[in-house]
Amino acid sequence: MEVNFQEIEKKWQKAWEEAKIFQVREEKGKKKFYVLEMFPYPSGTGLHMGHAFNYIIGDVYARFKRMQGYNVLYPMGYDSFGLPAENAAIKQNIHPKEFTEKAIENFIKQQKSLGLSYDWSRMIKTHEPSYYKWDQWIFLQMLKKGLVYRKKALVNWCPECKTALANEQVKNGRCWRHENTEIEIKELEQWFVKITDYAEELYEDIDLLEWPENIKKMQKNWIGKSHGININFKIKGKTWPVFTTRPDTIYGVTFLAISWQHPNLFEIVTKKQKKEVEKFLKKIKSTSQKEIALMEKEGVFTGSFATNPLTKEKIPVYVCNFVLAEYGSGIVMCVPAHDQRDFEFAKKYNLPIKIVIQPENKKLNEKEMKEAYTEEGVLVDSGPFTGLQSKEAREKISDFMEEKKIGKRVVQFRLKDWLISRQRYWGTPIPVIHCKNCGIIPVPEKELPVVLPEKVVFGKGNPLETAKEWLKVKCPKCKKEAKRETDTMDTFVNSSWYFLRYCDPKNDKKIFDKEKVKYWMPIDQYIGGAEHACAHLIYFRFYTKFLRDLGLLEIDEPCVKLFNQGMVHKDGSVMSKSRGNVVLPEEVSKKYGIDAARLFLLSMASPDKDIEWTDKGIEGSYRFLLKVWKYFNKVKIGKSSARLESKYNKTVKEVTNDIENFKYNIAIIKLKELFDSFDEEESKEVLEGFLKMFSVFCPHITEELWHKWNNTFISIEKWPEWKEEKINQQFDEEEKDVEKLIEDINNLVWLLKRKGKTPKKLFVYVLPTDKFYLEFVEKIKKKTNLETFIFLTNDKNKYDPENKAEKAREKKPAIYLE
RNA sequence: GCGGGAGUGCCGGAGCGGUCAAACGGGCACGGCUUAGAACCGUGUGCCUCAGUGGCUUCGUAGGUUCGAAUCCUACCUCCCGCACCA
Repeated sequence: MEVNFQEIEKKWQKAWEEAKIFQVREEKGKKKFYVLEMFPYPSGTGLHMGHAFNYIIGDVYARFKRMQGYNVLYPMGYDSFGLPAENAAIKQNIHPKEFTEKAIENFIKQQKSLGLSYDWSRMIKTHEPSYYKWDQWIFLQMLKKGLVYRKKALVNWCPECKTALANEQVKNGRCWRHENTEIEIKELEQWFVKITDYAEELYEDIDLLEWPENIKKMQKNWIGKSHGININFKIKGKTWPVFTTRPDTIYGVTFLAISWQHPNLFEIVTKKQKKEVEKFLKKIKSTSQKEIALMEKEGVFTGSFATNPLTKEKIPVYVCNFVLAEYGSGIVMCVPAHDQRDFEFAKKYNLPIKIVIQPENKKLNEKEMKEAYTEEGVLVDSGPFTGLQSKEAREKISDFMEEKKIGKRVVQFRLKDWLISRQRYWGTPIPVIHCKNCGIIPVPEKELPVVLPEKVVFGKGNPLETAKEWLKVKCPKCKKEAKRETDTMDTFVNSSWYFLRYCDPKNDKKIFDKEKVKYWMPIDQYIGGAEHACAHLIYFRFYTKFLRDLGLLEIDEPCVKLFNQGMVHKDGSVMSKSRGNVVLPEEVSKKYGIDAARLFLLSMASPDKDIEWTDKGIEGSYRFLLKVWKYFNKVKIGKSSARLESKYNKTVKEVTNDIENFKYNIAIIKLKELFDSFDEEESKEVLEGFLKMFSVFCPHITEELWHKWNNTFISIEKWPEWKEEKINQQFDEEEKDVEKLIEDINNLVWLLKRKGKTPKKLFVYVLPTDKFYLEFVEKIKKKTNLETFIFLTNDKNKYDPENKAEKAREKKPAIYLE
């Protein structure tokens, strides 16, 4: 290596840190910009290029905005509570705290070596009591408002994690942390956060966000809003509401289906059918969650009949495996003719199929139907509603039922309350006390934080149960002996408000200073992976809205703009420790320097796309850096041509725009093109402007080169501005004409060579109106490797033995070779 | 099944109505430099043609809109990613 890039990197990283140039504080007159990457869980294995990519994308943006004159908040911290640390602790016999702190130390070291421009003074670690104290405080506020509650419910249980999970942590019937572990459904008493109270707002406000469309869609689907009506069916003299979005099919209902998990199922099961139903339940319970979803639709008659409130018909009620207990009312009205599931079920159990909606263009017939007709149409056999369009009928029938008080329009959400209690150690203790006399009593705010005890035994059950001293506590109400809650909070709680704490990370009096948060929030640019679409990215919106309602925030949404970066692949699959295809930044750095790695990662493709890491590829970036290095070490500062100035200004304009829109790859290409057209002498403005723009991608080498002429930091220099009047479109066109000419010349040379002639001299004849070609003698010479002469066609003294000059046309010079 | 995205040269990947045989990088070939190699520099890299600056065929497949399409529309195929019995 001709240049010791590693040395340069270290030197500037240290200098930046010592000069504290990336530290910020609120400045009234200065426009702020908050750039944030989703903070990492500090895994024991450290970070590889895949992780690095994420931070580098953010760093470029932060540097760019900073140079543009914004007061940029760009912090980093660690989401340091979580199961992996606890599991590692058990495996390696090391305390989770020690394990985590070591991992964090390693992360910091690695991140610093990437040249990231964080304000490290604001670092937060969620496992520290100074942070999780406020998790507990928020919990208590929610408790006060009735937003957290304890309930016995059917919950997702991961036998591997040995804890309950939130719905968002179940992927395809399996645990989000254990791809091969099937979730069990258990009935347990757990703590829930009533996120559903905010479902409407969470759903509707998605439209206000400038987020990638797919993420917005995923959230909308997850929250799942649907309009419908609860219709009252009478079963055994009692009223049971049944939710449907299709009241227009009410005349086609031939049976009801109740979920096998319905809490009040046995109220409607008759004595005669009890055995049968129990047998059925036993069978489903022995089937795994995933298989139930794939299972054929099955059910058993409950023995009861329901009365259709409109038709007064008696219809049988079945208990079924395909009805969800947690959605709607857990009972559905079944219209086999117009719902595929109902159709399949009816076919299997020989239940009647009754058509009440006919399509416009053909006529359905019960006997010939192969599948349900679920589209719109005209109502038939529907009493007074016959003949209406189904869409219209939905409204009319709903109106009618509301009038008669047999139904009520409702909005249903798919989103469920957030189960936040975990039966594990390494998390925020839930700040409540169980008292035999008083029940569940919140820990008084002034006693926060409830510090996680360090002396516990791992391996069996919840380790907190072994912290005997810690468990014992006086009931705050009756002062008698009581017991602490041993459940801890889901780690997603910690990450739901960390972005607020960055605004005031050391406050020990309050969760944060309202004014400081007001200054920095919202996050102007958030960067992270799409995998958080339905968990973190919903939770942090929910927290924001809740804290707003507490009067602590004045914003409705935590972040307006979100960017999803692509994944880094290697050898065809996503880079990951478990696949064993990781590339470590420190190793790349040793060989090529971290600037080359940054440049390569960002020039490969648009940063929102997946990219493939190749060792060859980075060599290309490295070569370019060497070229830049050499050039700047010998360039003379002087004047630039009008042509170059035009190109420079155009580049500034375009690169500014490209970076703003995350088209880093395009920006880099344009910078490379600008660099390629540099001469041995260029103006200071141009050279410095290039370095400044390039510095957001390769901060170390540019900082070093900058210091040849300056003693300020390029990292906080002012972003170059372009002068529109210097951009001359014609120069571009002329350049293209010259390229074309060179192509023609080379084509000719190739032809001649095929005929055994090797030309040495080149004569070009241009029309007097195309004078600009004369300026390119050197370029043409270089690109053709021929001794080059350019004449104007009206030049009396031109050398032209074959009268080629006659052939010259506008923008098509004549060529003679010999 | 539903939703989102993508299919471009040997490869990665730009382009998203004309300036496109297609940026930039990688690979490969040739030439220069060199004792030789590495590095570096230049050229070429769809096909044909030619002392020329021209023709033909290409951007998943098939149609369509247009004076004009890789770019717009329609259908289909393939791939990736989410959600998945939500009534």
